[in-house]
Amino acid sequence: MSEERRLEVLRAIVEDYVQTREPVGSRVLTERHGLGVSPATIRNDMAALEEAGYIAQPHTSAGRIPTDKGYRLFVDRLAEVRPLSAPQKRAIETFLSEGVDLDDVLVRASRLTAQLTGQVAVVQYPSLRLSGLRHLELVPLGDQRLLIVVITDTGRVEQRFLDAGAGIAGSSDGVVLDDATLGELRARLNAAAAGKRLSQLSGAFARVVEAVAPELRHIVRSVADLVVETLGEEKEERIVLAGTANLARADMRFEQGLSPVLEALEEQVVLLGLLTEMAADGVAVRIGHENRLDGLAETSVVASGYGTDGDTVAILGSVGPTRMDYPGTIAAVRAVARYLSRVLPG
Amino acid sequence: MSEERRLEVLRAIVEDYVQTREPVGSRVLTERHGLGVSPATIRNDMAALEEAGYIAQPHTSAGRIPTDKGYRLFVDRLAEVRPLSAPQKRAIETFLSEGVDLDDVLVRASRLTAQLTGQVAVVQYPSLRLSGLRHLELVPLGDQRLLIVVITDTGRVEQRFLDAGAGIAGSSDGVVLDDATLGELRARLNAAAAGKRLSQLSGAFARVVEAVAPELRHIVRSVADLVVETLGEEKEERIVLAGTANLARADMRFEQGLSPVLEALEEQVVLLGLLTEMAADGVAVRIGHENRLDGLAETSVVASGYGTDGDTVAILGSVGPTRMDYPGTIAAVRAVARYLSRVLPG
DNA sequence: GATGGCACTCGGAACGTACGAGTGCTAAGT
DNA sequence: ACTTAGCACTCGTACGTTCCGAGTGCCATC
Repeated sequence: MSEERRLEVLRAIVEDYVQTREPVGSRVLTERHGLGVSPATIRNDMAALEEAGYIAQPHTSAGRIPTDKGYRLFVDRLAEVRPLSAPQKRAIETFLSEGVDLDDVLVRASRLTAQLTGQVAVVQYPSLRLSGLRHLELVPLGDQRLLIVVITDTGRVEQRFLDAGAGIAGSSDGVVLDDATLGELRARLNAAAAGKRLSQLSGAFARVVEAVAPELRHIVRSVADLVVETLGEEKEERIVLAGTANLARADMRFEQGLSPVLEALEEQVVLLGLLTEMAADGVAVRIGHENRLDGLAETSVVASGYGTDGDTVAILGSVGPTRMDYPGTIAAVRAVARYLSRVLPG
Repeated sequence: MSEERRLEVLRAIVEDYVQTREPVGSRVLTERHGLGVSPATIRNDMAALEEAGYIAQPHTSAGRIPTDKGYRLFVDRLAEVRPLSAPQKRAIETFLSEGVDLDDVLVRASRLTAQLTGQVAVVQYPSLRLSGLRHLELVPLGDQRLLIVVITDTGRVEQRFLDAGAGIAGSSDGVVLDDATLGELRARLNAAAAGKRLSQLSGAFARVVEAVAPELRHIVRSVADLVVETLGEEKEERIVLAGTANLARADMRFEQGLSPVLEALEEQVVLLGLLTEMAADGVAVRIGHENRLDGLAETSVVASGYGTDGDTVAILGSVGPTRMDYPGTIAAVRAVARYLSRVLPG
């Protein structure tokens, strides 16, 4: 009863089950996969695999299906890399590079992933916390409001309104921000902040605050606070979904129904937490109960970071039933993540 | 066999069926609704209603269910307005007014609608075509690119990059845009465009093009084109969805499964077309096959426009099974649309 | 260690039956 | 002219029964 063959049996079970969605018995196993031994032998191996927790029987007289643990072993040790076909690669590249701006590119990436995997794609916007500041713009809107536009080196453009009440002209010092003053502030802030990460912004801004005329300090501080806040806010982390309709396809029965799955996907904050947790080199896989969310107990998540020059600035993933085509999904996610990294604004 | 009672019977059937999701027979009809006549009488009325196409039998020995035509009559003539409770209204108002910017408000509006109706909420972003221009900002990004930020009077902030290749410094005239020149252009463009609608922009910009120094015309024209294009693009129309998980609830069986429904909801362009078609005074209702989309054949859409001072700038709606609580849904959609209009940036 | 044989389990399909909800019709009542 | 009671009829569903076969574990054998 060689250890090797046992693993081979597990692989066969996973591959067969993924394809047929039926519990697989010892007979078909010998027939459909070239194992070269008799069903009885397989049965012994299966008993051992079941004992070890890699497979299970739905009911007494049925075949075996892989457990989460079984899939895990499969993914870690048995899955063979299956590179995409050249035409597929070209299609990805073309489709992504046609995006006109960040929103567009990310939407395209999510659709693409959903289509390649036949599952639900999840794409996180480049995290503001991991982005550097490229440019800061101050736009006066009447006397009462200031529009602050923050452009990151990851291509995100965020804007915030700063109300008079929050410190423009409203405070007792009654400073009027003419164009020249504004231009100077803009230049100073940009000089101080250009290329810096959020963690370095506070300090840089503090020095600007000290450098400007005293009557401007208040407003500069307001602007600085707002920018730091904008770049740090959890709720500004955004997510794009695509392919939810795939969940409802006939071949995707979930024991618990798809309500819990859809609910989990709507909880952007929680979903984001899961993705963030999965950040790792290359592609990460969470199988079934491994991801803590109850709603996703019957699903697996395959995710990969993406970002310019090796810097991961966000995560992209695919969510499907634990019974999924892992090699294919992993290949697709990795490919999209790579091309996405390449297409992103350098 | 009074006409009046027949309508009363139809109303009873609709209300009963909506509540129980079971075909309703003549007996329960007399028992549960105070119709004061015997089942046999009801049966005659039902035969007439069926003849007229308002109700149908799923199979021979079952009760009746309303047809699309029956729901239509119900909505048009029988549904009683059911105002929301005061606490509900307060909750809406509070929840919406806590939104910090347009994105936030619209997300809140969609969640709210989904929660109130127990269905899927669809909220369109204020249409750029129906918006006026509030402010135009030109931000130089290095020598090669210009960031154009468009702020509409509906609170949307859109940005576009204008590449050197597209006409900044790259063209043979080799104009350099220093800050002063840029400031002047900004001022001129804003003066010309402030408050104008898309349809009036082209002309206004054309006059600016003529007024500036010849060597600047090329670039001004590029900017003007990009702005006009941005405000006019179909693909810039955006939609927010919420509550898709509600579709999967046990009480929402669709004959065809929810695949087609989810697919239809993912087709933002088509969905947008449907909503746009539904623009009308007050709340509009599309029942079952009335909306042309195959995927939504088993659903009804309840929608209402919203916007400041009576101007409809976008649509908000709720999508659910034809067997839905029309009065409740209509009340919810109307209420959210009204409060949303009030909360929007004036 | 692998294999063939065998008794055993058990889920699901197939079938028949009984039940009951609901109908339409007719004849009688108001 | 409606309304109603009575009644025969339809038919979908729930239920009980049977039956089959896939799949297993175990044992004796190679």
